[in-house]
Amino acid sequence: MGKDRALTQSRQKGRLEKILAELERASEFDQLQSVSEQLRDYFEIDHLVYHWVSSSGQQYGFGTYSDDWVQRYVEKDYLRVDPVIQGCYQRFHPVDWKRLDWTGKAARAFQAEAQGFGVGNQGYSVPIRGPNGQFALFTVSHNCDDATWAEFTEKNRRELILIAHFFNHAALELEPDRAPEQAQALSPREVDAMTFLAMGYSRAQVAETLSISEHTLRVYIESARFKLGAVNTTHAVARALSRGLIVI
Amino acid sequence: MGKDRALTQSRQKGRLEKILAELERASEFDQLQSVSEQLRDYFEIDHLVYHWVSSSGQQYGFGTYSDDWVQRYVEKDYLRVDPVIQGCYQRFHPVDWKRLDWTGKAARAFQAEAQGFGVGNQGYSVPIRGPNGQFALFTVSHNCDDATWAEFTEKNRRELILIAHFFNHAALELEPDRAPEQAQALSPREVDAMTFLAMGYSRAQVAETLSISEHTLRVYIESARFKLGAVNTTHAVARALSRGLIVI
DNA sequence: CGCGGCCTCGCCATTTCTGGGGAGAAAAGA
DNA sequence: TCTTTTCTCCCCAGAAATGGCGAGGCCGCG
Repeated sequence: MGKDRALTQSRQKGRLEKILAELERASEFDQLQSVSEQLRDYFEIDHLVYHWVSSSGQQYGFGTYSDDWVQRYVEKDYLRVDPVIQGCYQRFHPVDWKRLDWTGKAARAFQAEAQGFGVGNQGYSVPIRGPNGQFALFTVSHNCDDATWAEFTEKNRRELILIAHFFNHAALELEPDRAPEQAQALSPREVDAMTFLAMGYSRAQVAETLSISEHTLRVYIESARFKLGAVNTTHAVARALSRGLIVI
Repeated sequence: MGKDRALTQSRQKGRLEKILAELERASEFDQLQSVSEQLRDYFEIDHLVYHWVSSSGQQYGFGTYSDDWVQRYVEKDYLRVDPVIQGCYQRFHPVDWKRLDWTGKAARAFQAEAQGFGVGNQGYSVPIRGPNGQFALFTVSHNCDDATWAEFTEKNRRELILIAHFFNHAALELEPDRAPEQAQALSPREVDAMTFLAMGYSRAQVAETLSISEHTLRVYIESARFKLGAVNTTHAVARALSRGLIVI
């Protein structure tokens, strides 16, 4: 490796270090926005976005997408169409957009419109999950051919994972009102009840499975519903699931 | 900074690089075990453990804890007592053991017993969550005073986060992947129906919201139920949620 | 052009869930 | 020790969901 190149690399590393340090100190939206732009420039890519979906479905984020696109995305509720969301929601690990399912009419229409707003044809997204069903996605996207993109992601994978986490940390600082929504834990019996209900058991079946009377079971369901702020059983099960209190 | 120290640092970095590369290639338990030990030596700490809890409650892991301790932990179902698990389960971010709640009889007894098995008084754990309630914890632990530990975690935070992710990646390779039964897509109306039901709306409310008759709504619910292989509405909503077909 | 999928609407009877009460025992924590 | 939480059981009536029957129009695909 030539001396110059090594020097450049070292200088580059230093630049990234500086941005990361700023990211770690960041506590306001504008700072995160600025860091996003610096990182975009550093990586020499088209876009870089952090997108957060709370357990209640609210979403927000920051990054380099145009305001038009963000607004349209929220307006049109593209959360429910976006293959990146759909795909990453079921995945553990960072994923290249190429590996997602872009067949399907809605997906292709979405893709076309996204590219109209300057979103790249290539992308790489890092999913992060929270304890109560929160879901965040850190995405870099770019317009280039497959080989170039593969090289980029291979080279910067580690940095991207780290940045995703730092963004996530910063985003949580932004959001102060998590506490009230902090999941009140369910009692073991309540967890049992919710779990079997989520598995499709009727109340009678759950009661029999747990060897308790159906009346008793009802008390659990009701108290779980109360704790979860749910208006009916289905709602309670949905909340318990998306807050990670039960697993099926 | 002296030249020698810089050299040492660089050499150290190279050593870590080598271990990480091995970790990234690892695909078998023994390799991961070996990497754990190398990392322990590299960081000069007492223990380093990766611990995985699957959605069905099964747990496994690898690391440098003694077999005796691991066996005891599993036997005694310490998962339900361990403040590290309890604490990290509700947290987004890596956490220092000092910040956990060690009051409580069971917790203190657990702590005492753990230290008897050589687990350090200091620890730092990185939680990682999966799409279906999986929960993994990467932990480093050591015996030292607070200041030394604070310095260590501050210095190696980034590396630890990365290692946690690489371990996680490798652990997933280990796991005989349960075939993620191809989620059959729901029609848009079915998605609407499931979504509102998951939000706690009654049938009548959903029908009104979607401006369709309640009977039509029933057809959607039934076809969604059929597609999802669910026996009732709650079951269908639960499946739609955990397959990521709907988001609330 | 037929086939399948999607969207829309109706009636019946039966089962299941929900909301409002009340009450005692056991276990865990402060 | 005392308090709180958890677990267990019981009543009733009204609301909601389910299962099974049928019907027509619209769209895209091969």
